[in-house]
Amino acid sequence: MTQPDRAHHPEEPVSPEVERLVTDIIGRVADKWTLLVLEALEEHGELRFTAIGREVEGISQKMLTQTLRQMERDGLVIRTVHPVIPPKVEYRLTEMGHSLGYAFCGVWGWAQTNHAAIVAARARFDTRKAG
Amino acid sequence: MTQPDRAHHPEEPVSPEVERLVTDIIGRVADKWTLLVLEALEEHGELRFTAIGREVEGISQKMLTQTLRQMERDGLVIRTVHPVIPPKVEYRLTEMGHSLGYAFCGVWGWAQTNHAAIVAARARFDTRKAG
DNA sequence: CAGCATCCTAATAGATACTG
DNA sequence: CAGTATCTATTAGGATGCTG
Repeated sequence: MTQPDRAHHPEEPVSPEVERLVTDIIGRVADKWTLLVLEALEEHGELRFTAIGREVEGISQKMLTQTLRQMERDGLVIRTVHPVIPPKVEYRLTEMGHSLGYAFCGVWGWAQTNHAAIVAARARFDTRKAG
Repeated sequence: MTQPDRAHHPEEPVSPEVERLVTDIIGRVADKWTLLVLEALEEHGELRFTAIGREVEGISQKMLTQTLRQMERDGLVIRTVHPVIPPKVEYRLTEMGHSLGYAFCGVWGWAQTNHAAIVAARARFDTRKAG
């Protein structure tokens, strides 16, 4: 593992436009539903529309469609339509989709190890404000 | 039945509640402005309110306040008020804040190496839909 | 300087109904 | 089954004005 004592930017400095693009991409991709869909596809390999909906608890069909469409547009998933009746559409991650899941390991691990501390910090903050 | 062969979850399986909490935390923390503020503080160490606003180009004062307040509540930043006139308030990352920046290295790197591919994928998707 | 309060608009998300 | 379309409720966010 690299230990950059500074900078979570291991690479060289980038132009402001790229910087903004990169930040926007992260903001888009770090969306709650995208994360959960990514996780489901990472775990099961290939899933149909309804199956993803079952895996991602609480997602509305609208958000599922929207999320999948966005991920497809960004090149994170492949959408395969089987021309049968009833329709069968399967989704799987692209290489880039998989690499995103891998890249998120760090953040996922961070949230898992720190969620209790965060909840505690929130409680402290709230009582400090209230009391 | 679930065996994450490549798992972006290095840790053991967690309860659904924790899973949801963790996902919510990521969604919160991966917010565009939070990321940029994190970056600014990571780079400069300690900054005043207005200085952060200058670093984070395009942020409104309302969103800056809101973002900093949220980060403070979550235990990511320390807010130090110097009782002088005019007021001087300084912000710096906590240990947990720093570790978040470090955890994001992977995602940041992913976005930097893949942003061109994403833009290309979007273009392909859009022309496929239009043409 | 570092904010809070207020108003207002635009983007989002959910629920529901319908279709090839 | 895998969506689309539509309506509504909530939220996010910007602009502006004021204050210790």
